[in-house]
Amino acid sequence: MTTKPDGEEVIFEQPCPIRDVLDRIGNQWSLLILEALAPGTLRFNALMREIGDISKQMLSRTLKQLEQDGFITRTLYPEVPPRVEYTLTPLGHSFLEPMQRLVNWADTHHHAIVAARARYQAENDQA
Amino acid sequence: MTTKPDGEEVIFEQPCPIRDVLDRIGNQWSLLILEALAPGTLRFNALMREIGDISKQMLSRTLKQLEQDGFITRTLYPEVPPRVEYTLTPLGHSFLEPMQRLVNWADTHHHAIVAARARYQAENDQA
DNA sequence: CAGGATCCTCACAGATACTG
DNA sequence: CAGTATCTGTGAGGATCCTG
Repeated sequence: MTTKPDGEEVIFEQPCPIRDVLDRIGNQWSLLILEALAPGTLRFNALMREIGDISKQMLSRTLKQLEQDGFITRTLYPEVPPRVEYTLTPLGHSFLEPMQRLVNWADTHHHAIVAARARYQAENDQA
Repeated sequence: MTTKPDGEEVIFEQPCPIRDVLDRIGNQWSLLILEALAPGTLRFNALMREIGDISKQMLSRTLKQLEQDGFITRTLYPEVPPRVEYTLTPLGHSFLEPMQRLVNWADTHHHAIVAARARYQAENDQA
């Protein structure tokens, strides 16, 4: 997907913005980070505690991605010990709105999904 | 994550509905399938053509997942050659609404993300 | 036509250890 | 405190072949 058969580099790999965006923010870590930052600025370790079961590396990587994509800003205070604060950008905030709708949907319909799974299971158990 | 240290089975693995839901529908294939089915019923190969670059296996797997979770229904017509139709359930339809918001957001802000990436790149190239 | 079974691989994510 | 470097496994996903 990154190179054509003839080896020529492909510049525009994302003809579809939806895929592009989903590739970045489609994973739970990105979402959870953005949610964690919704109330306000947080430091690195504070984020770790907030999310709970994310490794330092994944947090670091995902934060960098989010920064690259313009969802958050990273502010380094050159103190000792160092302090780094992460904040949502306007873009990040604007993303939260449609995201919140999805989260609400998930909350509302979660039971229906669980029920559907149980039903499916039951139907296939009596085989 | 599937078993506790002592080997006891963990029944409730998803204390957080958001994670649970996102795990299922967070991948691009699920989304693209749901989008493809939004206008109406489609058959297996029609779905393949619609989505474009999905393998039979992934399509098959993802469809089964979506069926299990109650997003779509699978209808087999016992003909020769066989015909299978996939349709959104009410649950699947209801999901499309918040999803559409997200897609719209992606469309609207895609350029901003691309710009942010370019800016980030530029800043780090002059190192 | 609509998939199941099988094999493969490579990119993502975890753990650990080191650094400014 | 806030990361990076390295190493390793795990499993998502592709390719191919086979079947009802």
